[in-house]
Amino acid sequence: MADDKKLTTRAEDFSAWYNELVLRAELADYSPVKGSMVIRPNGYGIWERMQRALDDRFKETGHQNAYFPLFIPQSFLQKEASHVEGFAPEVAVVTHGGGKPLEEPLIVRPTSETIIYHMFAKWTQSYRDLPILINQWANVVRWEMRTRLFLRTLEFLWQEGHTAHATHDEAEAEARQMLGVYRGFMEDWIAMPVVTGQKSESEKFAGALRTYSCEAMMQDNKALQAGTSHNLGQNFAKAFDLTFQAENGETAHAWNTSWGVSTRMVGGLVMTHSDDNGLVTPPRLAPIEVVIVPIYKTDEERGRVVEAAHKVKADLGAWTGRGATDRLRVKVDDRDGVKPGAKYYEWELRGVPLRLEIGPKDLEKGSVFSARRDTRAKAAIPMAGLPEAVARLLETIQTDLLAAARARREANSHRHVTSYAQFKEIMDGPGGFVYAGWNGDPASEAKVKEETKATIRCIPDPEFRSAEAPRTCLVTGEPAKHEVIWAKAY
RNA sequence: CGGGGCGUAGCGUAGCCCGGUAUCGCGCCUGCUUUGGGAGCAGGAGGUCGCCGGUUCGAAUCCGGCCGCCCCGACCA
Repeated sequence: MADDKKLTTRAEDFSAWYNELVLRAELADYSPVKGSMVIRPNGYGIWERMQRALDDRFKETGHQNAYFPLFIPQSFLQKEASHVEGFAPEVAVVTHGGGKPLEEPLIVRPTSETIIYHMFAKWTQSYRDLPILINQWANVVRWEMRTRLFLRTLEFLWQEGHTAHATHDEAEAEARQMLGVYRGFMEDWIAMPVVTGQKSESEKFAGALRTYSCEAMMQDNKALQAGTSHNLGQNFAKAFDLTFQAENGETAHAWNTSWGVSTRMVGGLVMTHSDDNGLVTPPRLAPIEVVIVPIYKTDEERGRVVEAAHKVKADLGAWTGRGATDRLRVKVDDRDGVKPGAKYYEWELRGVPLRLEIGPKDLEKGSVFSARRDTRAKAAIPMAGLPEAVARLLETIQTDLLAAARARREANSHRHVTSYAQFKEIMDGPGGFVYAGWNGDPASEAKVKEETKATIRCIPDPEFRSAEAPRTCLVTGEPAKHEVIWAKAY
């Protein structure tokens, strides 16, 4: 009886756990079209908070939002050779409109480089028109074979930044800057530590010069690529005649970058923090940070306690200690006829970071009883100074989540692996990140993928590299060109 | 597209082998009693048994075809 109320545990079946959690916490639901999903208010609320935090950072770094259309002429995709090769198989094509076949089919954007650089070309004459720093929030469509809620669906929501610069170095700095913005967001908001680094040739974006990424480790020890930033070089500028007249009077092609993160991050949030009781949301992204459950027996008690609960909510919401616009987000669950225990389970499933219980005993003592979602630690908090105490506790939860996730990642990261046999053992067993040498040859990368399903997640940035660089290639034993991170990935 | 599994009430299922118009749990509605970790009792609503066809007096059940979904592979934010 109680059993079917419980989730499949992570240990039993991680993938079933994830699916059940997403459905039961009402983050998302399957839509009638295979591979696409509805994002429900609980999930969309998290996405909205992600959007707001990121959008602020994009603005701070000088970007402006704009919107480019969903439909792109099919011919546009074909103008950049590797881009078309990379995306052609997963592009949805519109062939009819207004009841008639179209003269030229339209593609539904899988990403917007082509249309955006076409427009940039129209707007750019002089170096004085550069840089162009644009972001758009949009949906994109990629016809994937195998889909999973939030992690890979036919349609997803994201932002794509697109910039044009006069020089390679400026574009490079932009791509690196935005990678840093992503990393900061993922750590400070999602409390999801990431390794930043550069993608290998085979893993980079179709049409890019270089791709950088943020790689997170999920609780099943698989890697999740949570965000990418590309230095596109002049590839798209050449394909779309994006030129400008430089100071010296010569005409030159612009240098572009593009960078994006998507609703996939919601899946990352789930798989980073949640437990067998349900979702765990980092406070900064939680649509509801605090839920108050009134406890009572009689109608008389109910009246007093529910009133007190609403008073606490009002006090918390009125507190401006985090700034006038960043108020504590509080809900009172005053449903009658649902027992407190049932409410606890429900809000735990939904991932509310902090629960406050207020009953007659608490009123007598002038305190409230708190329960943390992440550690399930419980403690009484005096009513006096409650907003400050609650805000502090939420901050503690936020930082503890990041610390716990980082500790888990490090515990499952394997350095100084030099033997391929040992590597296979790790990949067949616990998995995780393996730091090892690589000769830089795509052939050895392909061999590992073929034999173990692990791929090179990135060539990590210097701060993530091992104190002593590996000397030999994990696969061939030849001298290593780079230290890379191997992992199975989503 | 290959391999595996599954379609019965909102969800999870029994029944199928051995044909007779459907079982149980959760959820939902009403009432009363409850309420500090998933409440109890009583009453009630809810079903084209995935779809089409065949066999049969009679099909959830047997036969044929089709569709859909999930999991595992080839592709990917």
